[in-house]
Amino acid sequence: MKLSDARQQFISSWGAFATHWGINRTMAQIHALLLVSPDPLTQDDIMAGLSLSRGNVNMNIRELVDWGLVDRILLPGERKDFFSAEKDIWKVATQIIKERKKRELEPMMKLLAQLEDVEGDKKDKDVKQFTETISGIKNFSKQADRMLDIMVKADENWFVGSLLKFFK
Amino acid sequence: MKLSDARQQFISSWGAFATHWGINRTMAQIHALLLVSPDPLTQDDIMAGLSLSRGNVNMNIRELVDWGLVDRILLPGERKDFFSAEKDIWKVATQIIKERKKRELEPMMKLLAQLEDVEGDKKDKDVKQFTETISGIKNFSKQADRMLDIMVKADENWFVGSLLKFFK
DNA sequence: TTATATTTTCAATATATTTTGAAAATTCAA
DNA sequence: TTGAATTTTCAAAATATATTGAAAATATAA
Repeated sequence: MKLSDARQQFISSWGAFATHWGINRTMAQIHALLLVSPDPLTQDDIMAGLSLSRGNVNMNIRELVDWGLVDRILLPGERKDFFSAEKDIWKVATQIIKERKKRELEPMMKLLAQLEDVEGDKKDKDVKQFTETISGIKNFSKQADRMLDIMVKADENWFVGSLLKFFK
Repeated sequence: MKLSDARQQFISSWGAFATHWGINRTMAQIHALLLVSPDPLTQDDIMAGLSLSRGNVNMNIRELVDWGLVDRILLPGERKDFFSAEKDIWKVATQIIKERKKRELEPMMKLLAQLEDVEGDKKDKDVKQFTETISGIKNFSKQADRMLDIMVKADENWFVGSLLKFFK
């Protein structure tokens, strides 16, 4: 397969894949382009490479920088900003875990804690089912949260080595 | 907090939360409603409970059944179909993992395998970066895939007990 | 059968999200 | 300063997704 076709297919599939994860197609495509680009790119490079408008590239690049997946690079003597993606996939994954924990899991856990005690007869089956469901989700989230914390702190070799040996 | 308010808030937050995970709001709200309902509900119950049209409820209920998160129940002597959600959150989680692995992770891994060898000079930096990126993602996915397999096979107590003790 | 209840489908509509592109703001060299 | 290069913003347009509701299909009781 030709490099240009393979790159094209990777970028487009990565974009489609991302939509299943609540990430917009364009943001994922820009990320994919930067992942396969050995050198940093400018906004214009990205616009040309993916046929997108300036505004669109600008907004999605900012989002990627906010997520900590892309760095803005100022090259000496260059007027334009350059952008470069973190290439180490383990680091990419842990960064995404960190952010999603902070943005989604933690707020959800706060809400669950608030919903845990409702007024009313503990023997009423509606009350009972509600509190059981909430506490079930709360406990599960707590475990998941802890596990993710540990994964984020660990390094890749530890994960690949110890954890998977343990699992076998 | 009153039960009715707490239920309302849970349903609405669960719906909002789900949109970050590529799941539509309505499907998640129906799921939430069924999770807190001790008895099975009919389509009409769900329509009334969430103020949704018949068609909408019908489509999203089918989707939930396809995902294996909700069962269609035929009560003897009842004309209407009833629906009930799996209440065990561990089972819900493993079911979601199974389905997403099958629907998303596995197809992506197939694609990555195809993209792994591209024509061209292995010393060309574009070729090099592309193959390194693809193989990095491929290896990471393989590890994740294995870990998820093991989690799905394991039961909850194992997860909560051994795994987390190991992590500490 | 036939009539009625129930479920499913799907074109039309409504809503939400993404994208554009030009104007405004900012940066920076001269 | 000034002016050209670059980045950012954001209202309007385009696109994508979700929702409705009524008609068609299906199931069930009489």
